Amino acid sequence: MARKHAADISLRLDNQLCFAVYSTAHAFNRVYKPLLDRLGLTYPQYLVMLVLWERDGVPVKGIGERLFLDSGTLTPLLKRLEAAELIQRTRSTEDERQVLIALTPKGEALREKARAVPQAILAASACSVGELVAMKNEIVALRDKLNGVLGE
Amino acid sequence: MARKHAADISLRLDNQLCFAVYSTAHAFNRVYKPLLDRLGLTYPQYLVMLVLWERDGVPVKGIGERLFLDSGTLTPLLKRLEAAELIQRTRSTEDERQVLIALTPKGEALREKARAVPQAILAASACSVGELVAMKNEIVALRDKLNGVLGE
DNA sequence: CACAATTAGATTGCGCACAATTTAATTTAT
DNA sequence: ATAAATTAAATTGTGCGCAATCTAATTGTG
Repeated sequence: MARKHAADISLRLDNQLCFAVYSTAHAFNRVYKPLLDRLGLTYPQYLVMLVLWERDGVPVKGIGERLFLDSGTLTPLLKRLEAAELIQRTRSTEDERQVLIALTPKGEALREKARAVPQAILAASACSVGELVAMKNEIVALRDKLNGVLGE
Repeated sequence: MARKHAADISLRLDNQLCFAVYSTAHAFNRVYKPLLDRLGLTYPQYLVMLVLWERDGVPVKGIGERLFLDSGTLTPLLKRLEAAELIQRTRSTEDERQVLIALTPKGEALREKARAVPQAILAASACSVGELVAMKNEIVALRDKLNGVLGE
């Protein structure tokens, strides 16, 4: 009886943190959507652009390591960004296995428009910068612990 | 110059919290995967089962409100759970627009197997229960603020 | 040098997630 | 009581996210 009840609480508690993260990710996505629509980007596409705005000419693998995504996700996404003329995909001559991703002028220019996004998100979060940074650090620490478990 | 630099920091900062949440959700998913494979469930299916284990005979809408999901996501997911004989979908006689979701004996029984999941997750998180609860509360508060913005 | 192992990316298939639309049932306002 | 508005699910189409598999290039080893 007590055992069963305890197990139920445990099932719920477990649910809470992961579900909290999962549902917050979706909530974020919904807030981002109208902002990113103006840029013609999805959220994962926006992430790729952020990586490229920081450093250009990166191989697919490099982007994947930053974003925790593999080629199964990135290849079609990058093809869409290429079709939108925001990036260019070129085989590396140095190592022909690699495909290097470079920004086009259009992709570079989009950065200016993107500057409006963070401000809107900050406002929507209704938190101070300090709070957001603190929360970010906690969540990243949790993420790294979880990813650590996966590497055994 | 200073303006451009500040904007870059801002772009990065924005990236951080949302990306932290986004990437942590995926990290969680990867940790859950082998555990849920044993139950024959995906993570969203597991969430639906958690809702049903708490309360049975709920309409699709009710599940959607708990999980922030709509019928576009739930209808096919529930059909898969029905095909797996974990749930039963029946039109409500009271209100024929609604489809009520009830656990089958098999779905009810799966709850016992599911009890192993939370413990494994707790261990993988390498955090104390207190830390997890605190983080959960912060994240839920953020989620609710974000969702609040969406309702204007 | 040759051959096995590794690596980068592409491809296929499945299951979300969500916008937009459709259908049918119920509620409300007239 | 009937028409209009609302509501619940289902459906369609697009884009991730990831496992599994495949191809081609590179690296490591004997």
